[in-house]
Amino acid sequence: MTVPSTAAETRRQRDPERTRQEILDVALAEFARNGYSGARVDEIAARTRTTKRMIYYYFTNKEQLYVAVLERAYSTARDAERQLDVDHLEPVPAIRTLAGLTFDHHESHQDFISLVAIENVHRAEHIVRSAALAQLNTPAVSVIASILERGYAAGVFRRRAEPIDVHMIISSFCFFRVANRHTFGAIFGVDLLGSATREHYRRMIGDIVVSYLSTT
Amino acid sequence: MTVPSTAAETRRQRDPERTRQEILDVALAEFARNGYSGARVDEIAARTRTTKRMIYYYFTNKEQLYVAVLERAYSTARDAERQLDVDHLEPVPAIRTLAGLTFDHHESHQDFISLVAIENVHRAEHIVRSAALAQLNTPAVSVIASILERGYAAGVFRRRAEPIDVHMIISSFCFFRVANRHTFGAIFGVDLLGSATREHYRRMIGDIVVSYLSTT
Amino acid sequence: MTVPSTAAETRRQRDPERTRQEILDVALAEFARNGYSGARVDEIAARTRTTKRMIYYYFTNKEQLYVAVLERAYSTARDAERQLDVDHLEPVPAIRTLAGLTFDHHESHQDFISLVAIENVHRAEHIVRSAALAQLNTPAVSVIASILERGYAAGVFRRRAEPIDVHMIISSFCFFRVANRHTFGAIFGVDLLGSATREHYRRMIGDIVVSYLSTT
Amino acid sequence: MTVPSTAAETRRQRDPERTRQEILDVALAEFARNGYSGARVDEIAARTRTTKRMIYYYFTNKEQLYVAVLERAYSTARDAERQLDVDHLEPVPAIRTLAGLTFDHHESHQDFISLVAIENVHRAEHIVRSAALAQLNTPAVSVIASILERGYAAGVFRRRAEPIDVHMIISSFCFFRVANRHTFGAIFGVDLLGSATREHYRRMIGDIVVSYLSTT
DNA sequence: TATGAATGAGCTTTCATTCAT
DNA sequence: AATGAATGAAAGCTCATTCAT
Repeated sequence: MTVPSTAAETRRQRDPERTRQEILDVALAEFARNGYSGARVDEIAARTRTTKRMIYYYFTNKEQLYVAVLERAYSTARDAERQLDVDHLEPVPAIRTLAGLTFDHHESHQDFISLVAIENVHRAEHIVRSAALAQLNTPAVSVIASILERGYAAGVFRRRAEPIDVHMIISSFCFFRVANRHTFGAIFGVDLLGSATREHYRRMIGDIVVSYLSTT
Repeated sequence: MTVPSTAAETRRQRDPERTRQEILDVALAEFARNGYSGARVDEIAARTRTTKRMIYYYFTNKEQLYVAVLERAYSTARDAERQLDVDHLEPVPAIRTLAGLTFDHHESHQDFISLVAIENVHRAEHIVRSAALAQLNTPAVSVIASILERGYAAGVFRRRAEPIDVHMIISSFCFFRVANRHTFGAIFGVDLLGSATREHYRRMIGDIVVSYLSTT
Repeated sequence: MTVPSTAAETRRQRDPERTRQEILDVALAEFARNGYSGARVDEIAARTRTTKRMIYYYFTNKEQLYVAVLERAYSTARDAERQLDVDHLEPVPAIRTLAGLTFDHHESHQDFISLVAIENVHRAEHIVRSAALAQLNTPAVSVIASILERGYAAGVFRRRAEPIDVHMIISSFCFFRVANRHTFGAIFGVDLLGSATREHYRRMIGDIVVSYLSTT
Repeated sequence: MTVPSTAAETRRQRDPERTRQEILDVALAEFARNGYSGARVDEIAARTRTTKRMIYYYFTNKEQLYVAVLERAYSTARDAERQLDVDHLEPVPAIRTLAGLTFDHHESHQDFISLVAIENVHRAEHIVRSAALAQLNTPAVSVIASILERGYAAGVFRRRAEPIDVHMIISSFCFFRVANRHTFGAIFGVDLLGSATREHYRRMIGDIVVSYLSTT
């Protein structure tokens, strides 16, 4: 039960940052569901407590709104990667855990996955132009590098692999499951996101990575 | 004095099927590069020897044109899968060959990959509605099933796996490499489609599948 | 009494050129009365038998419509200058006639005068960019040159003057009378375009030029 | 450690009159360069040390700001005319001096000239409505009247002319040179404001008036 | 006296589509 | 089988102005 504690929460916004975030939330969903061109500024405004005019006030134009959405989404993903802590685990459980968390993150950020797919259709033009996204470091790869080192040292990993390639193996699987679930479902009649198969796929990506790194 | 040898070579088209195919070619590229909403009927017409009016004459509206593009693209992919013949190979080389050919096909049909990504953004609405696409059988999965059976019988494959899951492992990797190359390149500074790394990745997907199926 | 002879004349336009001209007519008046920014495409459309959409169909955008208006107006003025024929007159009556016709033309093309004033506010940006206007020759100056030559030869003109300067003397007077009539009228309480003073001013510009050229 | 010597030098304005004048300065330039509708309140604010809100605080709305600009500009011009003192000169040098000073004033107040052109596009609506501008006397005409009287009395002027007409001859020439320099330059390839021709034109307007008044 | 945030109304422009032949 | 002209609906965006403190 939500009770507006202040007048500002009722009608006129007096909390710019909150308004900004609300617009970004709605815009993320709208872009994710309709693509860049298909997204409607009017529709975004309608689902917000502010007006279309405010969107332009905060973000200047549709493209910059889209970029802001992209920047925040990537920033959130990077923050999640920063939380990764598998140093206390043995290499094999560590890489399994990492794969599992990546799996979970993809599942719980489907709009972001869609946005990345959309951005790729547009050849990552906006990422390239964004100063904020240009210098986006990716903690996950460092984590993988650390696990691999320990694994090679311990002799449990026998196939030499680049951290970024391992990252790609994990990402491609997790990404595909979410991003391509619709066409895959339509053609094969399976639901990649169904709760019945969730654990199956979650274990599978761990198995894939471990078997790949363990053999020669 | 130049005399057009055939009527088709003059300005006005007299070969309906050829015109249709030309429109579909251009439309595929346009949709792939701009998304469904971002694609412009005007632009498609401009890159064709016919006029915008003809597009409507043949395809009724933008959506049906898009569906026709989708149907032809999937149909082409299915035809390629039908050509697969690895029965003469041992299970391990067979699955490696299949993975390699899938890898090649993704690389050589990038616009199709983009189209699939776009169709997923739109929740595969068009595929679901298309009669032609509904009953699309997928030869590749049968081929995989056959290889797996032989592999299990021969004892070279030890992990029980569903053919469709193996298909997904291969597809996700090959799809990701093509579809996500832009964002991946922008963030990690690598070119997933570079000729220098092509063989590296091609072998990798074979290794991934073989190691996955061979271990327990 | 105008009777539409064909259906095309009633509702839907089927005479592109006529539609174009009608739009240009209305646009000239609208731009002249409100300036470039003040002019409203909606307003122009409302005063036309076509729709706003047609304006964009024919002229792409507001600026190009403005340029088209400018080009046609200048073209009309140049055509009028081409009609000038004072070769059969003695130098003094010839220059008087030329001044008089210039006077008349300014008076009968007030919207054009306003447009030129507006274009000057915008530093003639559009004229400079227009290919059509760039190569606009000005027959009037040649006519003046011819009159001056004959006048000097005959000894009736004694002050050496450049044709273009004489053109400027005449133009500035005629232009000012039309263009500045409002502020001049508001401040001095006189109507520069009043019929009572028309002949007075028309003779005056002749007197000015003749006295200037005749003395030393 | 820098200590602001006066409050006015700090960021926040504490000198209302100075702020007003600064806004008017910037607004004059903005209106002159873009026309009434083309001028942007945002742009004016941006070029000022105050904010947009202050413009409304001082001038209520865009139109009244424009009128204030107009009133100040005309007031300045009238003050300049008040400084005119040619009583000590003979009629011919007197009228030449007057013409020269008018010429100079136009040249040095180009934004004002532009503003007058703009006001004419709008049919002098604002001047007509302005109480301050309604009762604007024009010292220049009185000065001309005085010169003419002396000239007729001395017999050096032989053509009877109204002071206001002489004023118009001078003004039209000087105004045109400044106001129409862009279109004139674009079409004839000459720079009416070039330093090389300045004296040429300055002498010319004197010659024009003197020859006009001296002959019959 | 001063101001950052907010906004209604309306502007230019776009786009898929249809008309009429 | 083919087409140039025309268009309704709606999209993105702008601008002068006001709110609330």
